[in-house]
Amino acid sequence: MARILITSALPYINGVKHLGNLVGSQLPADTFARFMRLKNHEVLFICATDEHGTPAELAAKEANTEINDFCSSMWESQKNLSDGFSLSFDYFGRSSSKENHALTQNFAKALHENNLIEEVLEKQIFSLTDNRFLPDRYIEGECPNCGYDKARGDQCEICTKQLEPTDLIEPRSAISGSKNLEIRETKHLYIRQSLMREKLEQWISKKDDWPILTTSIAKKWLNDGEGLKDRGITRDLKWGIPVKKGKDPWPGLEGKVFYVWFDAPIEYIAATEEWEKANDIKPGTWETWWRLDKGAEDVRYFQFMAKDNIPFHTLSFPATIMGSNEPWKLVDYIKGFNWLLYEGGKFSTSQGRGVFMDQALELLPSDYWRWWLLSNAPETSDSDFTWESFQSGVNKDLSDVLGNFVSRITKFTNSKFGAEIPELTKFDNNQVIIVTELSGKVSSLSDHMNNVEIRKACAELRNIWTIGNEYLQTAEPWKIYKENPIEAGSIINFSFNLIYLYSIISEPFIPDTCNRIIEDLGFPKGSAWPEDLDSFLQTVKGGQKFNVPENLFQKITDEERETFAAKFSGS
RNA sequence: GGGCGCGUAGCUCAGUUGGUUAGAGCAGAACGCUCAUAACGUUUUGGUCGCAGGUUCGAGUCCUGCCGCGCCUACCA
Repeated sequence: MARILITSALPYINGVKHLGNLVGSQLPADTFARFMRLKNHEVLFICATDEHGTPAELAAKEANTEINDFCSSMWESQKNLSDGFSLSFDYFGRSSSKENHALTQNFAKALHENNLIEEVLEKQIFSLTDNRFLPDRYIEGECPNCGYDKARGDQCEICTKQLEPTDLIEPRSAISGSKNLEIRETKHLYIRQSLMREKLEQWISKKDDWPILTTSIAKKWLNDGEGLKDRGITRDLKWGIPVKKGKDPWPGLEGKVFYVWFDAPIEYIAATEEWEKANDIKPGTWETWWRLDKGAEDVRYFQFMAKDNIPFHTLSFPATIMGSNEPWKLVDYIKGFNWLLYEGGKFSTSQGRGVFMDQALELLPSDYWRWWLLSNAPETSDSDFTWESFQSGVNKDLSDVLGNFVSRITKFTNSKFGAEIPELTKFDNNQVIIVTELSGKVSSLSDHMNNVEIRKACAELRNIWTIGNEYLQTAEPWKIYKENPIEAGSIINFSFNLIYLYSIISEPFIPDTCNRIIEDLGFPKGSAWPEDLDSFLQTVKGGQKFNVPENLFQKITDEERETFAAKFSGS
């Protein structure tokens, strides 16, 4: 038994997330967490909302609510949606928690004491109309390069030229449109990552088992241009964690807050504290997960995220941890994902293009989405959600292969023997062959999960489901029954045990369905991952009553598919 | 511009340190079964592994060049 710490990238607070966000971090993290729990490891699975920053402030303003209320209600909504998708977080926290305030301020203090914080006086654009400093991308104007009139202060979308806000012709606020802007001096804190370049590079160079995507992004940042650059970790905002040295004020930076990308990863740690308090767990337990001097030596820590988050998790957050010179736990494995596309293009919140988490659950149960998303996870490259692929994946894999297997057995049994599982009277050669075949595949499934290879795991799981149908075809209980009902019953008993096996090993992928099978068929609850199939496949005994379940999965018809496709195509 | 990744059957992809006849799912075809959501099973059609060179006894796999596609390039989070 090992101790496994798992964090999923924090979803940003400003709205409902789409399927791409889901498959890029939370969903595979959940599957991994569930698998590790089945393997009887001690698992702590943490997530939270990422609540700070300009977009949240503006979204709250848009909704005409106080930022606090806005975040609370969005947190509630995101929490409900993660429950809807059966994401098994041990705790779903908030980056605005008081625990995160304290930790973030302490990290800043430690970095400062280690001479890794620099105060930089810089010039920023201030909008008098909006009465706030504007981040570069919130300034619009004409591109000096190509003349596009909605170029942003960081980059022109049309000609892709990198810009400074001051390069723009006729700059205006993207929030109000006001041209009443001025350049003001403002002091900010920078983390001196450049000083930690060697250390980070050494650390990353040892991670040869990480996905190429993850290490190549990290190495690019380490070696690009003059190497790793220092990074501003404060902003001129109201909403956020006030800049302090621990509990003490930070002279010259009054009224400023830490940048979300400084405080968001720290929330992984803070959320663990929140978890401890919320569940009345023995004080100090959170530190056994995060402090090497307090028991975290044996923890293996996995992070899940989409590729946009990789630089922060491979460089900035490790720099914060290493730079603190305190014995915090560093990540052991970073699983990075590419993007999920929607019908060949990007998901778009503003254009309503693609399927969002709330809409998905209104259409179909979560397992349908989970299965397709996991079996098509964008691991090696971007992958594409199409309704055709979704329909085919759900109908073939879930309905025809798994659902129909359960259906044919339960219905046959019910009609011949009644709603009671018959006895296993002999373990014949057919069954021995199946056990051998399954043992290999279940252990391969397990290997794929240990390697965090989600697509391969799904493909293997599907193979395992298929074996059930192959077995029935070979054993032909419907034929045997006519001559020898007892022997047919024995075949049926074994088949029920196959369903039992499936309900356990498929749980990380389609938990709701698996729980339903266990419930309906009266299987023992709380089983661990089967290590010895020979004995495991004799777990379900004869005499057990069961309810014939309705079909586990409804097929998606062509008409439905077309309706869905039209509905979500965007404006 | 630079960096990274990808290019394998009609489609989506897997191919471990180079080693016989290149695999899976879907789609197509034939046959079988009739317990089942017309579901399932078996067999089968289909590939000069992007192109051109090179290394090697042997290259989908390694090297060089080229072509095509995608992603990233630091103030969105």
